[in-house]
Amino acid sequence: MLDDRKLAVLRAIVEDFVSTNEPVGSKSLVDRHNLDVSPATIRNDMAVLEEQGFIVQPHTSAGRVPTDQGYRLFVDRLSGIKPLSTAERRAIETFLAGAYDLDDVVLRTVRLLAQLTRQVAVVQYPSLTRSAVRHIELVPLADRRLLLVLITDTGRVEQRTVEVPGKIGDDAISHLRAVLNAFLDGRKLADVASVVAELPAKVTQSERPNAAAVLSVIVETLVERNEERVIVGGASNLTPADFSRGLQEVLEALEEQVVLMRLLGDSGDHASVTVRIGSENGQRLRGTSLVSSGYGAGERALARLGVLGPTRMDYPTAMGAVGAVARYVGQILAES
Amino acid sequence: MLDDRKLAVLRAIVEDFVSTNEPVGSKSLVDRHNLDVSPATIRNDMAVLEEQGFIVQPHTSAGRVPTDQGYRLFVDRLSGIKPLSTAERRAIETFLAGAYDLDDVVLRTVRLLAQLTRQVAVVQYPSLTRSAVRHIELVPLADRRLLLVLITDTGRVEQRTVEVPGKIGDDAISHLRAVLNAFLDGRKLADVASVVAELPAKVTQSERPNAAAVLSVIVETLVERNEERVIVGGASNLTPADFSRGLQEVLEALEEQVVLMRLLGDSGDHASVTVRIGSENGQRLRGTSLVSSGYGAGERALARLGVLGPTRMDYPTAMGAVGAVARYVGQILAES
DNA sequence: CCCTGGCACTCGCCGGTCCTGAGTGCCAAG
DNA sequence: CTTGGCACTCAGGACCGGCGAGTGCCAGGG
Repeated sequence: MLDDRKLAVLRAIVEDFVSTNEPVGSKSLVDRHNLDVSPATIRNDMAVLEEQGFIVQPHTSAGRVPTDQGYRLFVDRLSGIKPLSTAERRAIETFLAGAYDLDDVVLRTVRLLAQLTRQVAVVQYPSLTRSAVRHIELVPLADRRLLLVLITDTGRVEQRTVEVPGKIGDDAISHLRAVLNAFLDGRKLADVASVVAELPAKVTQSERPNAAAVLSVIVETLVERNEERVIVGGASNLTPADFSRGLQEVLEALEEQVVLMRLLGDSGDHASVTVRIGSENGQRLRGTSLVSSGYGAGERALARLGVLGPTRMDYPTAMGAVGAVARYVGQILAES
Repeated sequence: MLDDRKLAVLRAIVEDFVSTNEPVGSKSLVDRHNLDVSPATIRNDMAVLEEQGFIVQPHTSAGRVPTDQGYRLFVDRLSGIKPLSTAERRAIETFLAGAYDLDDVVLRTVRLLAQLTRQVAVVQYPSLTRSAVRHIELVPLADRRLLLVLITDTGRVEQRTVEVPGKIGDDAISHLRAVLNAFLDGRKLADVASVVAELPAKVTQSERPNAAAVLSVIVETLVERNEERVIVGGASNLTPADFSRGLQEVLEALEEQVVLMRLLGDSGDHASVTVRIGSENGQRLRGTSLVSSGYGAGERALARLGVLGPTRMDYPTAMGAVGAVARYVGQILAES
């Protein structure tokens, strides 16, 4: 149904449209690519491709433009991943190597991706639920208020204030800290909720309420609310020309953590590079595509990162960049 | 030189232009405001105002538009601060009251401001240099790497990894933590650099290098690099119509911390509401105005917050919102 | 059966022209 | 100093026509 030449035509259309942002016609196609057939033949092929829903013409007597379905086929079967130049690789390496903590890694990563791809970059912090507790710290703020600082093995540092039911002195805090650390150290955060029942056995009668208060804060605000942070960068790479309904809509979506989380979540949790195109991203972000990849050592990814751009995007390059950056970030995190 | 009526005319022009975004002519002015004179008179006044540089006409035979200088006069002498409705006040109060730590306060504040003014909101974290150390925590990461967590009296929690020169065990860490806390507790971060010389007397010979390493990280990365964070929200409120040279430029500026810091820094550090208009913000952000205010208990502000929008902005309302939010945020921080 | 050249057709874009109307500056009179 | 009158300017919208890129269809040829 779709022979090799038709696929080649589709590929050529995508490539040309991506680089020129103008509907591409049969004549210019034969000129630019060395398809050894006449424009008329191409026109016939185009008619078929259009009938199948891979391309459309914005108006009669205009060239063709790929549909989401066309891009999908292009990404899945027609294009490879374009490897980065060695200069780019080196740039990634040196840029990320200088990072001195997790926040910094994430920040640098988002900038790097934005600059590398000239698109909007999106980076998720390592998932809390897939991390383990490295240390818990309690700092007194007032008679009955503590600051809880939770440090995970992935380097995340999260803070919350805790209201404890009873007044609590310095010694009691130290003891509570020791007990909680012994209890939680090395434990996956995902498991905390289910083991909370084991706690009473480990603490004295009097400190039970306070310990419970701290644990419940951990469970409620950190685990259940599934505190996954996403940061965004390179919004200035959005060009109005690419979004018929204006940047507004996209900017709005980018400011809503929920939308971003869903977007990244829906890309699955495998470590490989994944592409979601146009309407696959939901009503709101139908004009955009997301190229993302899991990152983090091990088989199951810690979180995702990627770039968001118009569907008219240079997929091979974006995929190359996202893949490479994800690998390096995983490496950096494994080292620290 | 500028009698009362001319000022009234300027005020009317600003108000009309802000609400319609169209050059305002003499006729529509007399209609909408009850100036008891004829259009011809207004025209004469306008000619004077134009000569003085307060208004311009985009082209001959068009109405007048305020210049930056015109807005300046308007803000300084012609408009008051519009107080918020009681509903809005209550909304602020309830929205901010739910916050449970500093990050959350800042996040809520930026969203609140953006929503209240329909502009881009900008909130600085409380200045580190003006904060005092509440607690220091050291967590072992590896043989010679520690995670340093610094908690200030304003609720900021900052983290950095520290490479120490010598291997360091758990006991040594505990001791070092105690010594450092005793040494730094309650001290202003701004003073840390100058008292660093006093440290050697307080620690044993052997832990001197490690203590010095930790202190130097505090000084270098936290104080000298003047780690003032700014967060931005409501970028989707930017409307392309207001920026002739496109949103791009503004979005870029908003992504560069440096630019934002300078912008807020240049607004001084008094607690009152300040307005910077158009070209006063430098080449890059000449199309925009910033309405900002210091916040934080006490005479000298802890940091600033504000809104950024097109020069064609509803100043009285923006000033009202910024002022009120700054007051509430100060209150919230004082309580915690 | 597929490719090809030819041909008539479509229609968005570009540039020019004209017109309208809002707004102005100037002036002379009150 | 204010006012009505008046001539003038000019941006923007409507209209028009030609150009050209691109198409679909068809008949002929490998």
